[in-house]
Amino acid sequence: MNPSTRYTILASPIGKILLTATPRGVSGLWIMGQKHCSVIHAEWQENSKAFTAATRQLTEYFAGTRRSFDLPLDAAGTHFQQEAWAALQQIPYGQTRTYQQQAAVIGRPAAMRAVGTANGRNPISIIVPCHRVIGANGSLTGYGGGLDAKQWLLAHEAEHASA
Amino acid sequence: MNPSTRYTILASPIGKILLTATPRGVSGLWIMGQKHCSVIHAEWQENSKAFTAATRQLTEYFAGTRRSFDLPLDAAGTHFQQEAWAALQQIPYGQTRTYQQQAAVIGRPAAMRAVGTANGRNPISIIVPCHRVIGANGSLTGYGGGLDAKQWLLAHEAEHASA
DNA sequence: GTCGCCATGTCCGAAAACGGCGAGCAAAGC
DNA sequence: GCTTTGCTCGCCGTTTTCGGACATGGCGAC
Repeated sequence: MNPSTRYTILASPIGKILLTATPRGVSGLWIMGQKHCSVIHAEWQENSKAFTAATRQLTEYFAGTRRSFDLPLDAAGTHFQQEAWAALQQIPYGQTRTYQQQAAVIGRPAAMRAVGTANGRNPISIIVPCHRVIGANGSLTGYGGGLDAKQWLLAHEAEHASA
Repeated sequence: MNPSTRYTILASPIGKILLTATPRGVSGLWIMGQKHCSVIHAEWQENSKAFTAATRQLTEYFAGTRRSFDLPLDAAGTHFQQEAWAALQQIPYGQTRTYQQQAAVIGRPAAMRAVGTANGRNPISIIVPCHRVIGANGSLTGYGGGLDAKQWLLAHEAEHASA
Protein backbone atom coordinates (compact mmCIF):
# COMPACT_ATOMS: atom_id res chain seq x y z
CA MET A 1 0.00 0.00 0.00
CA ASN A 2 2.86 2.34 0.77
CA PRO A 3 3.41 4.32 -2.45
CA SER A 4 7.16 4.34 -1.85
CA THR A 5 7.17 0.57 -2.28
CA ARG A 6 9.09 -0.66 -5.30
CA TYR A 7 8.93 -4.08 -6.89
CA THR A 8 10.41 -6.28 -9.57
CA ILE A 9 9.87 -9.73 -10.97
CA LEU A 10 12.58 -12.27 -11.67
CA ALA A 11 12.73 -15.83 -12.92
CA SER A 12 13.95 -18.78 -10.84
CA PRO A 13 13.98 -22.59 -11.00
CA ILE A 14 10.79 -22.68 -8.94
CA GLY A 15 8.90 -20.08 -10.96
CA LYS A 16 8.61 -16.34 -11.15
CA ILE A 17 9.38 -14.41 -8.00
CA LEU A 18 7.91 -11.09 -6.93
CA LEU A 19 10.28 -8.92 -4.92
CA THR A 20 9.13 -5.81 -3.03
CA ALA A 21 11.07 -3.27 -1.02
CA THR A 22 10.50 -0.17 1.07
CA PRO A 23 13.16 2.52 1.52
CA ARG A 24 14.36 0.57 4.55
CA GLY A 25 14.93 -2.75 2.83
CA VAL A 26 13.40 -5.82 1.23
CA SER A 27 9.82 -6.16 2.45
CA GLY A 28 8.58 -9.14 0.49
CA LEU A 29 9.54 -12.15 -1.60
CA TRP A 30 6.66 -14.13 -3.06
CA ILE A 31 6.60 -17.16 -5.27
CA MET A 32 4.10 -16.20 -7.92
CA GLY A 33 1.21 -18.32 -9.05
CA GLN A 34 0.48 -19.48 -5.52
CA LYS A 35 -2.70 -18.43 -3.81
CA HIS A 36 -0.76 -16.78 -1.03
CA CYS A 37 1.16 -14.62 -3.51
CA SER A 38 1.00 -10.96 -2.66
CA VAL A 39 -0.86 -8.57 -4.89
CA ILE A 40 0.88 -5.81 -6.82
CA HIS A 41 -0.69 -2.53 -5.77
CA ALA A 42 -1.38 0.15 -8.34
CA GLU A 43 0.67 2.78 -6.54
CA TRP A 44 3.81 0.69 -6.42
CA GLN A 45 6.60 1.39 -8.89
CA GLU A 46 8.43 -1.19 -10.93
CA ASN A 47 12.16 -0.63 -10.48
CA SER A 48 14.52 -3.51 -11.15
CA LYS A 49 17.58 -1.33 -10.48
CA ALA A 50 16.61 -1.10 -6.83
CA PHE A 51 17.05 -4.86 -6.54
CA THR A 52 20.51 -5.29 -8.00
CA ALA A 53 22.04 -6.78 -4.86
CA ALA A 54 19.01 -8.91 -4.01
CA THR A 55 18.78 -10.31 -7.52
CA ARG A 56 22.47 -11.19 -7.57
CA GLN A 57 22.33 -12.92 -4.20
CA LEU A 58 19.23 -14.87 -5.15
CA THR A 59 20.83 -15.96 -8.43
CA GLU A 60 23.85 -17.19 -6.51
CA TYR A 61 21.56 -18.98 -4.03
CA PHE A 62 19.77 -20.82 -6.80
CA ALA A 63 23.13 -21.67 -8.36
CA GLY A 64 24.16 -23.28 -5.09
CA THR A 65 27.06 -20.92 -4.47
CA ARG A 66 25.47 -18.80 -1.74
CA ARG A 67 24.30 -20.03 1.65
CA SER A 68 23.32 -16.87 3.45
CA PHE A 69 21.93 -13.50 2.50
CA ASP A 70 23.24 -10.07 3.38
CA LEU A 71 20.46 -7.63 2.68
CA PRO A 72 18.58 -5.02 4.71
CA LEU A 73 15.13 -6.40 5.49
CA ASP A 74 11.93 -4.61 6.45
CA ALA A 75 9.27 -7.18 7.25
CA ALA A 76 6.10 -5.80 8.79
CA GLY A 77 4.52 -7.88 11.56
CA THR A 78 3.51 -8.17 15.17
CA HIS A 79 6.02 -8.54 17.99
CA PHE A 80 5.47 -12.27 18.12
CA GLN A 81 5.89 -12.60 14.37
CA GLN A 82 9.12 -10.60 14.45
CA GLU A 83 10.46 -12.98 17.09
CA ALA A 84 9.41 -16.02 15.09
CA TRP A 85 11.02 -14.69 11.90
CA ALA A 86 14.19 -13.79 13.77
CA ALA A 87 14.39 -17.40 14.97
CA LEU A 88 14.06 -18.58 11.38
CA GLN A 89 17.14 -16.67 10.34
CA GLN A 90 19.19 -18.54 12.93
CA ILE A 91 18.63 -21.88 11.19
CA PRO A 92 21.77 -22.70 9.16
CA TYR A 93 21.69 -23.48 5.47
CA GLY A 94 20.85 -27.08 4.75
CA GLN A 95 19.46 -27.83 8.21
CA THR A 96 15.89 -28.19 9.41
CA ARG A 97 14.04 -27.54 12.65
CA THR A 98 10.64 -28.56 13.93
CA TYR A 99 7.96 -26.06 14.83
CA GLN A 100 8.42 -27.17 18.40
CA GLN A 101 12.13 -26.37 18.36
CA GLN A 102 11.48 -22.98 16.85
CA ALA A 103 8.90 -22.23 19.55
CA ALA A 104 11.45 -23.19 22.22
CA VAL A 105 14.05 -20.84 20.70
CA ILE A 106 11.81 -17.83 21.23
CA GLY A 107 11.13 -18.89 24.81
CA ARG A 108 7.56 -20.12 24.36
CA PRO A 109 7.81 -23.88 23.99
CA ALA A 110 4.03 -24.31 24.00
CA ALA A 111 3.44 -21.84 21.19
CA MET A 112 4.34 -24.24 18.42
CA ARG A 113 1.04 -23.84 16.66
CA ALA A 114 1.20 -20.05 16.80
CA VAL A 115 4.71 -20.36 15.35
CA GLY A 116 3.28 -22.28 12.41
CA THR A 117 0.79 -19.50 11.79
CA ALA A 118 3.51 -16.87 12.06
CA ASN A 119 5.71 -18.74 9.59
CA GLY A 120 2.79 -18.81 7.19
CA ARG A 121 2.69 -15.02 7.40
CA ASN A 122 6.39 -14.65 6.68
CA PRO A 123 6.48 -12.08 3.88
CA ILE A 124 10.06 -12.77 2.78
CA SER A 125 10.29 -16.38 1.65
CA ILE A 126 13.67 -18.01 0.97
CA ILE A 127 15.67 -15.12 2.47
CA VAL A 128 13.86 -15.71 5.76
CA PRO A 129 14.02 -19.49 5.53
CA CYS A 130 10.62 -20.63 6.72
CA HIS A 131 11.05 -23.65 4.42
CA ARG A 132 13.56 -25.09 6.90
CA VAL A 133 10.84 -25.81 9.47
CA ILE A 134 9.02 -29.14 9.21
CA GLY A 135 6.74 -31.27 11.33
CA ALA A 136 8.03 -33.23 14.29
CA ASN A 137 7.46 -36.46 12.38
CA GLY A 138 9.44 -35.24 9.38
CA SER A 139 6.48 -34.31 7.20
CA LEU A 140 6.66 -31.05 5.30
CA THR A 141 3.23 -29.99 6.64
CA GLY A 142 2.87 -26.77 4.65
CA TYR A 143 4.39 -23.88 2.70
CA GLY A 144 2.94 -20.64 1.41
CA GLY A 145 4.81 -21.00 -1.84
CA GLY A 146 3.54 -24.53 -2.35
CA LEU A 147 4.86 -27.81 -0.96
CA ASP A 148 6.64 -28.52 -4.24
CA ALA A 149 8.74 -25.38 -3.76
CA LYS A 150 9.46 -26.32 -0.13
CA GLN A 151 10.68 -29.74 -1.15
CA TRP A 152 12.77 -28.30 -4.00
CA LEU A 153 14.43 -25.78 -1.68
CA LEU A 154 15.27 -28.39 0.96
CA ALA A 155 16.68 -30.80 -1.64
CA HIS A 156 18.64 -27.97 -3.24
CA GLU A 157 20.17 -26.96 0.09
CA ALA A 158 20.94 -30.56 1.04
CA GLU A 159 22.76 -31.01 -2.24
CA HIS A 160 24.96 -27.96 -1.77
CA ALA A 161 25.35 -27.99 2.00
CA SER A 162 28.45 -30.19 2.21
CA ALA A 163 30.34 -28.55 -0.62
CA MET B 1 0.53 10.59 18.48
CA ASN B 2 2.01 12.36 15.48
CA PRO B 3 5.26 13.91 16.79
CA SER B 4 4.80 16.92 14.49
CA THR B 5 1.70 17.87 16.46
CA ARG B 6 1.95 21.13 18.38
CA TYR B 7 -0.30 22.38 21.13
CA THR B 8 -1.00 25.31 23.38
CA ILE B 9 -3.36 26.15 26.21
CA LEU B 10 -5.36 29.33 26.52
CA ALA B 11 -7.91 30.73 28.95
CA SER B 12 -11.54 31.46 28.06
CA PRO B 13 -14.79 32.35 29.81
CA ILE B 14 -15.74 28.67 29.83
CA GLY B 15 -12.44 27.38 31.14
CA LYS B 16 -9.03 26.45 29.83
CA ILE B 17 -8.87 25.35 26.22
CA LEU B 18 -6.40 22.91 24.66
CA LEU B 19 -5.54 23.65 21.04
CA THR B 20 -3.66 21.19 18.84
CA ALA B 21 -2.46 21.48 15.27
CA THR B 22 -0.71 19.43 12.62
CA PRO B 23 1.35 21.03 9.82
CA ARG B 24 -1.85 21.12 7.78
CA GLY B 25 -3.98 23.05 10.25
CA VAL B 26 -5.87 23.03 13.52
CA SER B 27 -6.60 19.44 14.47
CA GLY B 28 -8.26 19.80 17.86
CA LEU B 29 -9.92 22.18 20.30
CA TRP B 30 -10.88 20.72 23.64
CA ILE B 31 -12.45 22.28 26.68
CA MET B 32 -10.24 21.08 29.50
CA GLY B 33 -11.44 19.47 32.67
CA GLN B 34 -14.13 17.51 30.86
CA LYS B 35 -13.95 13.77 30.67
CA HIS B 36 -13.85 13.88 26.87
CA CYS B 37 -10.83 16.19 26.89
CA SER B 38 -8.01 14.93 24.71
CA VAL B 39 -4.77 13.85 26.29
CA ILE B 40 -1.52 15.67 25.73
CA HIS B 41 0.95 13.19 24.27
CA ALA B 42 4.53 13.22 25.38
CA GLU B 43 5.90 13.64 21.87
CA TRP B 44 3.88 16.78 21.17
CA GLN B 45 5.58 20.15 21.39
CA GLU B 46 4.21 23.17 23.18
CA ASN B 47 4.34 26.10 20.77
CA SER B 48 2.03 29.03 21.40
CA LYS B 49 3.49 30.99 18.49
CA ALA B 50 1.99 28.49 16.05
CA PHE B 51 -1.46 29.48 17.26
CA THR B 52 -1.27 33.24 16.88
CA ALA B 53 -4.12 33.47 14.40
CA ALA B 54 -6.28 30.88 16.12
CA THR B 55 -5.84 32.52 19.50
CA ARG B 56 -6.74 35.93 18.14
CA GLN B 57 -9.84 34.66 16.39
CA LEU B 58 -11.00 32.78 19.47
CA THR B 59 -10.44 35.84 21.64
CA GLU B 60 -12.58 37.86 19.25
CA TYR B 61 -15.21 35.14 19.27
CA PHE B 62 -15.46 35.16 23.03
CA ALA B 63 -15.60 38.97 22.97
CA GLY B 64 -18.59 38.74 20.68
CA THR B 65 -16.91 40.53 17.77
CA ARG B 66 -16.30 37.48 15.56
CA ARG B 67 -18.97 35.24 14.09
CA SER B 68 -17.00 32.94 11.80
CA PHE B 69 -13.53 31.45 11.76
CA ASP B 70 -10.99 31.53 8.97
CA LEU B 71 -8.40 28.90 9.80
CA PRO B 72 -7.01 25.84 8.04
CA LEU B 73 -8.47 22.76 9.70
CA ASP B 74 -7.22 19.19 9.76
CA ALA B 75 -9.75 17.01 11.54
CA ALA B 76 -9.12 13.27 11.33
CA GLY B 77 -12.18 11.07 10.89
CA THR B 78 -14.12 8.65 8.73
CA HIS B 79 -15.87 9.68 5.54
CA PHE B 80 -19.20 9.89 7.32
CA GLN B 81 -17.74 11.98 10.12
CA GLN B 82 -16.14 14.37 7.63
CA GLU B 83 -19.54 14.86 6.00
CA ALA B 84 -21.23 15.43 9.34
CA TRP B 85 -18.61 17.97 10.41
CA ALA B 86 -18.82 19.76 7.06
CA ALA B 87 -22.55 20.12 7.62
CA LEU B 88 -21.88 21.64 11.03
CA GLN B 89 -19.82 24.41 9.49
CA GLN B 90 -22.77 25.45 7.33
CA ILE B 91 -24.86 26.40 10.37
CA PRO B 92 -24.73 30.20 10.73
CA TYR B 93 -23.69 31.93 13.92
CA GLY B 94 -26.49 32.25 16.42
CA GLN B 95 -28.71 29.64 14.77
CA THR B 96 -29.45 26.06 15.77
CA ARG B 97 -30.36 22.89 13.92
CA THR B 98 -31.74 19.55 15.02
CA TYR B 99 -29.85 16.29 14.59
CA GLN B 100 -32.53 15.34 12.09
CA GLN B 101 -31.95 18.44 9.97
CA GLN B 102 -28.22 17.85 10.00
CA ALA B 103 -28.76 14.26 8.88
CA ALA B 104 -30.94 15.47 6.00
CA VAL B 105 -28.26 17.93 4.89
CA ILE B 106 -25.76 15.14 4.29
CA GLY B 107 -28.36 13.16 2.36
CA ARG B 108 -29.10 10.49 4.97
CA PRO B 109 -32.26 11.57 6.77
CA ALA B 110 -32.45 8.35 8.73
CA ALA B 111 -28.92 8.65 10.11
CA MET B 112 -29.80 11.18 12.76
CA ARG B 113 -28.54 8.99 15.53
CA ALA B 114 -25.25 8.35 13.76
CA VAL B 115 -24.96 12.10 13.33
CA GLY B 116 -25.21 12.52 17.09
CA THR B 117 -22.38 10.07 17.55
CA ALA B 118 -20.30 11.82 14.89
CA ASN B 119 -20.86 15.19 16.53
CA GLY B 120 -19.66 13.70 19.78
CA ARG B 121 -16.44 12.76 18.02
CA ASN B 122 -15.92 16.24 16.61
CA PRO B 123 -12.33 17.07 17.59
CA ILE B 124 -12.57 20.82 16.99
CA SER B 125 -15.22 22.25 19.31
CA ILE B 126 -16.45 25.83 18.89
CA ILE B 127 -14.69 26.33 15.52
CA VAL B 128 -16.70 23.41 14.15
CA PRO B 129 -19.94 24.40 15.89
CA CYS B 130 -21.37 21.15 17.12
CA HIS B 131 -22.92 23.13 19.96
CA ARG B 132 -25.48 24.53 17.49
CA VAL B 133 -27.20 21.16 17.17
CA ILE B 134 -29.96 20.39 19.67
CA GLY B 135 -32.77 17.90 20.09
CA ALA B 136 -35.93 18.15 18.01
CA ASN B 137 -37.85 19.16 21.12
CA GLY B 138 -35.40 21.93 21.93
CA SER B 139 -33.46 20.12 24.63
CA LEU B 140 -29.68 20.44 24.62
CA THR B 141 -29.28 16.62 24.82
CA GLY B 142 -25.49 16.52 25.11
CA TYR B 143 -22.08 18.13 24.61
CA GLY B 144 -18.58 16.79 24.90
CA GLY B 145 -17.40 19.94 26.63
CA GLY B 146 -20.21 19.79 29.14
CA LEU B 147 -23.79 20.98 28.85
CA ASP B 148 -22.92 24.14 30.77
CA ALA B 149 -20.50 25.12 28.03
CA LYS B 150 -23.06 24.33 25.34
CA GLN B 151 -25.64 26.55 27.01
CA TRP B 152 -23.08 29.33 27.53
CA LEU B 153 -22.04 29.26 23.87
CA LEU B 154 -25.61 29.35 22.58
CA ALA B 155 -26.54 32.21 24.91
CA HIS B 156 -23.38 34.05 23.94
CA GLU B 157 -24.12 33.72 20.24
CA ALA B 158 -27.77 34.69 20.70
CA GLU B 159 -26.69 37.82 22.50
CA HIS B 160 -24.29 38.92 19.77
CA ALA B 161 -26.13 37.59 16.72
CA SER B 162 -28.23 40.64 16.01
CA ALA B 163 -25.51 43.19 16.53
C1' DG C 1 -49.51 11.56 26.49
C1' DT C 2 -46.35 7.93 26.88
C1' DC C 3 -44.36 3.64 26.12
C1' DG C 4 -42.00 0.55 23.09
C1' DC C 5 -39.84 -0.38 18.82
C1' DC C 6 -36.97 0.49 15.03
C1' DA C 7 -33.46 2.74 12.02
C1' DT C 8 -27.72 4.58 11.34
C1' DG C 9 -22.59 4.64 11.54
C1' DT C 10 -18.75 4.01 14.47
C1' DC C 11 -16.04 2.22 18.10
C1' DC C 12 -14.79 -1.09 21.60
C1' DG C 13 -14.51 -5.22 24.14
C1' DA C 14 -15.46 -10.05 24.38
C1' DA C 15 -15.81 -14.31 22.36
C1' DA C 16 -15.06 -17.54 18.98
C1' DA C 17 -12.83 -19.45 15.04
C1' DC C 18 -8.74 -20.54 12.67
C1' DG C 19 -4.45 -22.22 11.40
C1' DG C 20 2.00 -24.72 7.95
C1' DC C 21 1.55 -28.44 15.63
C1' DG C 22 2.36 -32.22 18.81
C1' DA C 23 1.21 -35.87 22.10
C1' DG C 24 -1.64 -39.67 23.68
C1' DC C 25 -4.51 -43.37 22.74
C1' DA C 26 -7.08 -47.01 20.37
C1' DA C 27 -7.65 -49.97 16.53
C1' DA C 28 -6.11 -52.34 12.55
C1' DG C 29 -2.64 -54.69 9.87
C1' DC C 30 1.49 -57.50 9.66
C1' DG D 1 4.45 -57.80 19.75
C1' DC D 2 5.31 -53.97 16.81
C1' DT D 3 4.41 -50.46 13.56
C1' DT D 4 1.14 -47.57 11.24
C1' DT D 5 -2.94 -44.91 10.94
C1' DG D 6 -6.45 -42.15 12.47
C1' DC D 7 -8.81 -39.99 15.85
C1' DT D 8 -9.11 -36.45 19.94
C1' DC D 9 -7.54 -32.85 22.62
C1' DG D 10 -4.78 -28.99 24.30
C1' DC D 11 -1.74 -25.48 22.99
C1' DC D 12 -1.31 -20.06 21.40
C1' DG D 13 -1.28 -15.58 18.63
C1' DT D 14 -4.13 -13.48 15.24
C1' DT D 15 -8.22 -12.45 12.83
C1' DT D 16 -12.97 -12.24 12.41
C1' DT D 17 -17.39 -11.80 14.21
C1' DC D 18 -20.77 -10.24 17.21
C1' DG D 19 -23.17 -7.49 20.50
C1' DG D 20 -23.66 -3.19 22.88
C1' DA D 21 -23.57 1.58 23.52
C1' DC D 22 -24.09 6.23 21.90
C1' DA D 23 -25.31 13.74 22.17
C1' DT D 24 -32.08 11.01 18.17
C1' DG D 25 -36.61 11.06 16.10
C1' DG D 26 -40.92 9.12 13.98
C1' DC D 27 -44.57 5.98 14.35
C1' DG D 28 -48.14 3.02 16.08
C1' DA D 29 -50.58 1.08 19.99
C1' DC D 30 -52.50 1.73 24.27
